[in-house]
Amino acid sequence: MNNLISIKSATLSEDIAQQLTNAIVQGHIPQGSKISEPELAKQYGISRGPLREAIVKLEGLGLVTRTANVGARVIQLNTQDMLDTFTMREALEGMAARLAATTMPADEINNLYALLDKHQAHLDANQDEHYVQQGGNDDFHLRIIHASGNAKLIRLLTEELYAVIRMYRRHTSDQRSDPRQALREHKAILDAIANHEGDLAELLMRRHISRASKLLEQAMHQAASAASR
Amino acid sequence: MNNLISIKSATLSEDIAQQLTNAIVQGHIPQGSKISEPELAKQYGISRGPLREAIVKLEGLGLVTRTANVGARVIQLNTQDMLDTFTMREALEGMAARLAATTMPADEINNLYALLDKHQAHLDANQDEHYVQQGGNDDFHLRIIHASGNAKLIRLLTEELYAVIRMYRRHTSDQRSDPRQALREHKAILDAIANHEGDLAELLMRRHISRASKLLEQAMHQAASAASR
DNA sequence: AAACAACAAATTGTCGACAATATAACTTGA
DNA sequence: TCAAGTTATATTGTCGACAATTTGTTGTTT
Repeated sequence: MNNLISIKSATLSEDIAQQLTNAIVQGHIPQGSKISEPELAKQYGISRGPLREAIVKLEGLGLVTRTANVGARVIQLNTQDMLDTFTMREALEGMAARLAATTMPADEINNLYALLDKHQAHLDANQDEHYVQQGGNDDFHLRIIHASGNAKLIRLLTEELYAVIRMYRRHTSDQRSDPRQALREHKAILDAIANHEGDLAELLMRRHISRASKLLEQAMHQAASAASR
Repeated sequence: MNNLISIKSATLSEDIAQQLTNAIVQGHIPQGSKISEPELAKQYGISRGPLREAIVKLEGLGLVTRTANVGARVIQLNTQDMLDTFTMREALEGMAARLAATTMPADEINNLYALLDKHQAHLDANQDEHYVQQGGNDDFHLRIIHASGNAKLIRLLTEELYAVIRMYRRHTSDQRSDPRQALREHKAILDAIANHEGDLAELLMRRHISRASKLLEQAMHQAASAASR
């Protein structure tokens, strides 16, 4: 049962790693569930060799935990890990914003202003709030990260951390978040970057992420208490 | 040729990953060199299966880069990557120091003061400067990281980043560094933590790492110009 | 009935062999 | 002599099978 369109890639191992990542982030493989090598190998129609390499990769991404001679399990989302992850994100994206304040070229700044204007228009028309919340939000953050010019930082944030972050956001329908407030904060951050105020950009980015983290925490607690009722 | 004492571990793959990490960090496998799977498998007396899993793990640690159908190469140290890495470290350890300022228990603070006193004594006796520089330095930093209480941060810094950091320090004999100055800075950081001044602790830790980074940069430039002469 | 021991089944870890791809060596033509 | 094309070699990617370990089951004993 090849349940996902197979993205052509150089090697089977990469393909599977990508597909497994998506499957986990989107919840097709539920959190806390065991990864059965024979079962998955049969599902994807491959042997266990490349599958195991993919699982090792996922372990590096922090999406699964492995125990010798026992196997791999999808991570179990919980509030503490979320807070820990977002604290790291705060430090790293704060630094990215600081760097971007000195390295982001003028035209890219204008592009980002245009992006925020588009978000504003979407919100004013009261259409597609969800778009601004999800894709738009990521877009803004990713482009600041890339503007940092720090290759290591870019790789860590976009390739390693963001899988888990997206997982947390997807699994907690954060209806609490106020897109208009987020947009205001984005604008303030961009202003600081445009003015080359690194200190301020870092401070604002940290606050912005910290606030998102607190909202997520509330949502998770609410979900947890609802589940236990 | 089993050239390293084999550390007993649950799985061959883990063993090999550990041994390869050491071999790379200590330069037994030179930077930029190609990783030949058949050759290494023969050297360690294992098959290519677990070896490949180990290599995938090393790729996650950023110690090797892999290209499909071509193979793995040990990373090539260069100034830009070093600066990028230390910038990340600055952000992350700065955050760790901030967190430690509110979470580190009193007795652990005392332990760290005792550690610094020991370093001071070593320096005053003019003996074993090297010890203070290498092992002692890491000790201090690692214990602050652990005191942060942030499991994700601890894992990232100690298991992923520090391999590369140690590699940079080892390959550039940083005789420039002034152990006494470093010790003063350590003391100031610890004072801030003891006083629960998170802002200050973060600021000082950042400066401390930034300074180390600049010294390393000078050492690398000097080494580079000496090599081209 | 509960706890423990012995056994059975299934899963993970490891291996050697084959297929696919890339690199090196060689040949041919201008 | 050099360039391009072709063959040969070596290395990586993948597979199926076996060994080692864990987990689940059954049976026995107190």
